Amino acid sequence: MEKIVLASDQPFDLDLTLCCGQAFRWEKNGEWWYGIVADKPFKVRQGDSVLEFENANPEFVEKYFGLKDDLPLILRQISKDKHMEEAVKALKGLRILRQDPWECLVSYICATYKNIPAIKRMLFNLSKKLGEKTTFNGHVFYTFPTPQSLAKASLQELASCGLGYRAKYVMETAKRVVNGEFDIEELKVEPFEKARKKLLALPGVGPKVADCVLLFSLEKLEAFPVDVWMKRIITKYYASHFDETFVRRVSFKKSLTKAEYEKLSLFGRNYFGRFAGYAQEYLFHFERLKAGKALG
DNA sequence: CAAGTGCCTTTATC
DNA sequence: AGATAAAGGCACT
Repeated sequence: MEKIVLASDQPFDLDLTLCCGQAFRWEKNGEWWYGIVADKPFKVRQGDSVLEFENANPEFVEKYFGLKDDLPLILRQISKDKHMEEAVKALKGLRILRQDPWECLVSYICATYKNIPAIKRMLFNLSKKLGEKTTFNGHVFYTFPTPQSLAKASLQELASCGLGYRAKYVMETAKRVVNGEFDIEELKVEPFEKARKKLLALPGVGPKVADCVLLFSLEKLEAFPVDVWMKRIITKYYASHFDETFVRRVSFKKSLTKAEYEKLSLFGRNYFGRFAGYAQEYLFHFERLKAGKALG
């Protein structure tokens, strides 16, 4: 077992970070969280100012849980108003993970128009069917399917995991990776807009999915995903930043046009600054907690 | 408990 | 450009 001593001036809350709906394949068993990242299963628990883990090296753990982010600085920068201050106060220690980009991309293609329990189920099914089985600590894990294994699968197999019409998007995206048309890793070193554009060219990837992938796996902390919750949050707490007709139109409709999406997302980036993604995650989870939707 | 609504949206079509 | 419909099927009420 190894451990990282958590600096007293750098808050971290493992439970919040893994429960807030950014990653879908973590399971808590007792005080240990079990997960598998980049084909390697490991477990983590948080003690008093210490993070303990087994089967992972400290550098990886530090990176994956965003412990290198200067959270006090970030929280100071995004605390632009009373509501945000409240969210920050309630959720201090929540950090943005650095997920595996491929898993993150497929996860969010699958996540469209689904709720979180259903997303978890789909990704579990997909991994069980097309990933590789490993065991650790008496627990069974499945690696996330590679682009090759997803490209080779049949649409029928993907659909049987519960993907529905998303199966063809996942399939086509996997094929573009396999044939070299698309390389997600290289997006890490590209600027936000350029990386975003390349993601948007993929089937099943709209602005919301692209922003999630940029934020949760590609180190673009300025990305500001806008889902139905964020749409409600912005029109509820930040209405004064838009004209009335826009707010009325947007809150009335269930889905957003591309232009409306960009307007809301751009507001987030401009208003909260270069760590807008953190603001988004705090607002999102805070609202869901208040609605009683994020307890499990 | 059943049936209706909603879901961390995208795409196709007009 | 903007509106509208359709798309698995599960989860929640």
